[in-house]
Amino acid sequence: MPRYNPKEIEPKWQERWRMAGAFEAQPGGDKPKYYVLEMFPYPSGHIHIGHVRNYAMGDVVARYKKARGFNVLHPMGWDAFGLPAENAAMQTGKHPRDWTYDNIGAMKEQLKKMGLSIDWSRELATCDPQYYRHQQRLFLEFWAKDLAYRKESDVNWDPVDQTVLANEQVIDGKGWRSGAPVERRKLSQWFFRITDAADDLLAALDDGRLAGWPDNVRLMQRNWIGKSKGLQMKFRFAEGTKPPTGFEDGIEIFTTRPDTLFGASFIAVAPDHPLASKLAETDAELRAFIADCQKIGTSEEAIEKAEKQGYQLPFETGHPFDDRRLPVYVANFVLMGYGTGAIFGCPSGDQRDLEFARKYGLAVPPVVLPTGEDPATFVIEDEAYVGPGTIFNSGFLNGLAVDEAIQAAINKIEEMGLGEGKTLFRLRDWGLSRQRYWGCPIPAIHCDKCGAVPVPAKDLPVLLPEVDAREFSIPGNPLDRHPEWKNVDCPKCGAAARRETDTMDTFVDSAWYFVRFAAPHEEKPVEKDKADYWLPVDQYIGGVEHAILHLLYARWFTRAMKACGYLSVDEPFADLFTQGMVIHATYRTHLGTWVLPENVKFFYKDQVSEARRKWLVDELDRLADDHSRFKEEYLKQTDSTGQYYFYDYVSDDGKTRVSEINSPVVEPLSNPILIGPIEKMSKSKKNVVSPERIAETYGADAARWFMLSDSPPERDVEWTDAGVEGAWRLIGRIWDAVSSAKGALETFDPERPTADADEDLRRATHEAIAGVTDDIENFRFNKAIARIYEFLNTLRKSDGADGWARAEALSALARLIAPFTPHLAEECWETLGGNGLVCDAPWPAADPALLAKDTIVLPVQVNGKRRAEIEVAANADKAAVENAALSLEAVQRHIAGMTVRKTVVVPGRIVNIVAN
RNA sequence: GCGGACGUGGCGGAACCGGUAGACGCAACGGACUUAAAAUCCGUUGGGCGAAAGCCCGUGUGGGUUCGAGUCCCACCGUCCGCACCA
Repeated sequence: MPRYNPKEIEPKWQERWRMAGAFEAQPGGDKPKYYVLEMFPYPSGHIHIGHVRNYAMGDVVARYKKARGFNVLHPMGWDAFGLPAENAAMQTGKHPRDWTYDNIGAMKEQLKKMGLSIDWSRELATCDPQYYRHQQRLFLEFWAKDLAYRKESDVNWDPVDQTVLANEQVIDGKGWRSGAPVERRKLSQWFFRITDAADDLLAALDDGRLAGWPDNVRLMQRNWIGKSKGLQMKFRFAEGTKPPTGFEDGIEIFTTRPDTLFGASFIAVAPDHPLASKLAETDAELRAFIADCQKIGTSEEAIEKAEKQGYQLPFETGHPFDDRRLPVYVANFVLMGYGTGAIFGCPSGDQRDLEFARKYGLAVPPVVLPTGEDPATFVIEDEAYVGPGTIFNSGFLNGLAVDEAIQAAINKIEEMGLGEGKTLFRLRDWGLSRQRYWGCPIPAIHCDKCGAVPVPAKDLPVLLPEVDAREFSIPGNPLDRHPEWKNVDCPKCGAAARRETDTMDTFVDSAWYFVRFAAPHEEKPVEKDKADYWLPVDQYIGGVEHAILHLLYARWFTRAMKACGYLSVDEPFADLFTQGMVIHATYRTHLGTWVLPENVKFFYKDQVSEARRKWLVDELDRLADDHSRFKEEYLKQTDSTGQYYFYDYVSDDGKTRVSEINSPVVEPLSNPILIGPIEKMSKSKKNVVSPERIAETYGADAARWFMLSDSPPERDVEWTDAGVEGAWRLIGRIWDAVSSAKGALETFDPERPTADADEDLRRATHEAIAGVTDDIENFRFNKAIARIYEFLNTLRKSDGADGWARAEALSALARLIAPFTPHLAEECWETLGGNGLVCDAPWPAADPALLAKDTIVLPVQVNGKRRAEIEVAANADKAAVENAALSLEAVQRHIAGMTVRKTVVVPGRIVNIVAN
C-alpha cells in the first residue's frame, strides 16, 4: 500500500478543480446564495501561518455551504496600497508597484498551494487602476452628495519626512520613522462625513441588523461611536468681570449631568481653548502653563500619573440658577477635542473635578443623595458619588431622581435661553488625506479662482504618474514635486491649477472591496443587480484587530454607496467571526537577539553528552562575567515536562554545524538560548514558522487540519511541531482505512442497507454526521475535528462490521473531512469509487432513526454522589427507573440504615436518591 | 479608572438549558514490530489509599442557592482584551 504523498496528490487535485472551474460563482439559479469572505491580505511577500488559519476557516465554511446546496461566492484579493511598499522602495530601490506586484505573484502561488476553494476569476488588487478608478468615481459622487468635504484640521506633521502622521505613528511625541518631534499643523484635508451616520451606525448594533456579530466587537464599536446625551449651555460672566474681547457672551460648556448644576464650583477650559489662546497673548505665565500641558504625552501612563493642574483666569462667571460666582481655570484635564472644550466642575459628582477642587481648595457641595443616606451626615471624602439617588441642596431640582432632574434642568436652561439639550458623539469624521505616493489619487483639482474642483468623469482615472524609485528616499510626497502631473488646467475656468497631491487612506480601499467582488469586471463600481444578489456578505472572517476602524468604515461606505444607488443593503456583513492569532514561543541569546524556532535544538537533561555539558557549563561561566542574570535564568529553565534542560541554536548564517544529541563536542558550535514568552508571531521576534516549509514536509491538508484542531477558532492557538505531526498521523490513518477499501462505493447503494448491516457502526456514522454538521454550523471546528477522530477510531475498530455499513461509513468520512482536508478527501473519494469530485458531492445526511437509542445508561446517585449505573429502556417510565435504581446492590449498600426521603428521576439524564 | 471576557490534568482543550468532569489531540510511560533507529500499531495515563472490589479528594479562593454546581448568585484573587482625563 503506497504511503500518502501530499506533494504529488495536492497539486493534482488543485489542477483538477481549476480545470473543472469548480469554484467559479455565477449569480442566479435556484440555489440560495452564500457569500463567504476572509479579510483580504496585504501583499507583504509571504503568507504566514496566521493567513493559513484565517483562510482555512473560510474555506471550511465555503466548502461546507457548497455541499449543503448553496450557491457560494468565495473570492480573494489584495489590499495592495500602503506605506510598506514605499519603505521597501527606500530600502531596495524597487518601485512600489513592482515590489507589490512581485509580492502578489509570490503570495498567490503560496495561497494556491493551500487548496482553497476560491473563485480566482474575481481576483482584484486595490492598486490596480481598474479598481481605483471606480473608487475615484465613488469619491466624486460622495463629494457631490456632500458625503465628502474638505476642511482645515489639525494634523501631526513630521517636519523631517514632510508628511502627516497618523496618531499611531507618533511615539512619545516623535515621528516613528524620523524621530523628529512632531508638530501640530493646520492643513486642508479631505473628510468623509461619517458622523452624520453615527446614529444609524449605532442603532444597527442593537436592533438586530448585526445579530451575527460577536458582542465584544459590537461593544467596541459602540464605545468608539460614543454617544452621550446632555446639555450644551452658556455660563454668563459675573457682574464686574471683564472678559476679553470676542468672548463677552460667556463660556459654552457641555455636560451629561445638568442635574448636578447646583453642585458647580468652578469652570474650566482646555489649554488649547480659544479663550486660553487669546489670554495667553498677553500673559506669559499662562503661555508657559499651556506649553507645559502640551508637553505631557498622550500615553496611558502619562495620563494616569498627570496631576490635575489649573491656571486661574482673572474673571468669574455667574451661575444660571443662583447668585454664586464661579472661578474660571485653564485645566490640563479638559480636552479641546470633545464637546466645547469647556466644562463646569461639579466636584461631588466627578472624580476629576473632585481632585481638582481638593487641590485648589474649592467647595465640594454634594447634590446627589444616595438612597438610604442621611442628608445631614452625607459628605464626599475621597471619592465622588456618581451613582443614582435623589437630588438635594439644589433649589427647584430637590427631591427629583437623577433622570428626572436631568430633564428638568435641560427644560429650565432652554426656557432661560442659555442652551439646549444636545447629543454628542465621540466619533469624528474620517480624515482620508495622506501625503503619500502609493495610494489612490484623490480626483480633485485646486484652482485659485474656483477652489477645489472635481476631476470630470471623462478624465478618470487619475493615474499615478511614473516616478523613479529613488524618489522615495527623498522626504515628502513625490506627487507634490512632479510638475507635469501636478500642474493642470482648471476643468471649470481653464486657468492654471494644481492637482490634489494627497492620496486616499488605504482604509478607503478596503471599505468596499467586498462590493466590487460581486461584479469585478463591470464598467462602474458595481452592477446593482449583482450587488443585490450577492450582498450582504453572509460570513466575514478576520482578525479582531480590525474590530473598530475597518469594520466601521466598511459599514459607513455601504450606507454611502446605498445613498448613491449602488446597493440595497446598509449593513455589509451579516455574520462576523473574529479568529484568534497564531502564537509561538520566542527564543533569544544572551545578547538579546532573537532566534528562529527552526534553528533551536532541544537537549534532554540526561541525554546530553558529558563533553557538551561541560562545554555548556564553561560557556555559561564565560557569559556569566557579563550576563549573570542570563546564566541564572538559563539554568532554571525546563520545558513544561521538566525534561529539557539545555538548549542551543544554530546561527542564521548556516555556517555553524548542527550538533547532534550525544555527539562529542570538539569545539563550541552554538550558543545557549533562553526561551521567552509565547507571543504573536512577528518577524521582529523571529518566532515565525514558514507555511511553505510545513507544506513541503506535511502538505497543506496537515497544516489546515492542525490550525483548526485543538483550540477554539476565536482563541489564540500555539503553533507546535508536535501538533502538525499529529495532523500528519491522522492523514496517514485515514488513508490506511480508505486504501484498504478500494472501490467500496462502486457497488454501494446508500438506499438499501443489507439485512446484516452493523447497527453500532451505522450509529457511529450518523452520530458523526450530525455532530460535525452541528459543529461547523456553530464555528466549533476544534470539536468537529475531535468528532472525526472519534468516528475514525470507531471505524478502525469495527473489523467485524459488514461491507455495507463500512461503505456507508467511508462514504460519510470522505465527505466529512472534505472541508478540512480537501485534497485527501478527493483522493479518498476517487479511491473509494465515489461519483465525480467530492467538492461537488452533497453533504451527508444523518438519519434521525439511527440516532435514537432503544436503551440508555443512566448514572445513579445517592445523595448527589455517583454510585452506580443502570441500563434502562429509553422510554421507561419514572417509576420503573426508580424501582430498578433502588434495587441495585451498590445503591442498597449506600442507603443501608437510612430512610429514602426522595427520589429524583430526570428522564434520559440521571437518577438521584436522597436518603438520611 | 471604565467596559468586557476568562480561570478545568503535564499541555491545548471537551462537558448543550444545572444532571456520569476531563471527549479529542499532544506529551509521557509500558508493550509489539525491527539487527537497530525512525515510522507504525496496541495499551496505560487527574491526585491519594488499596492486591482487588472499592473508597476519599478534585474545575482559582471563600461563602450561598439546589436532590444535584465547572455551569447560577455574592465576595475576593489572578490573567487577557478594548477604551481611556469623553465632562
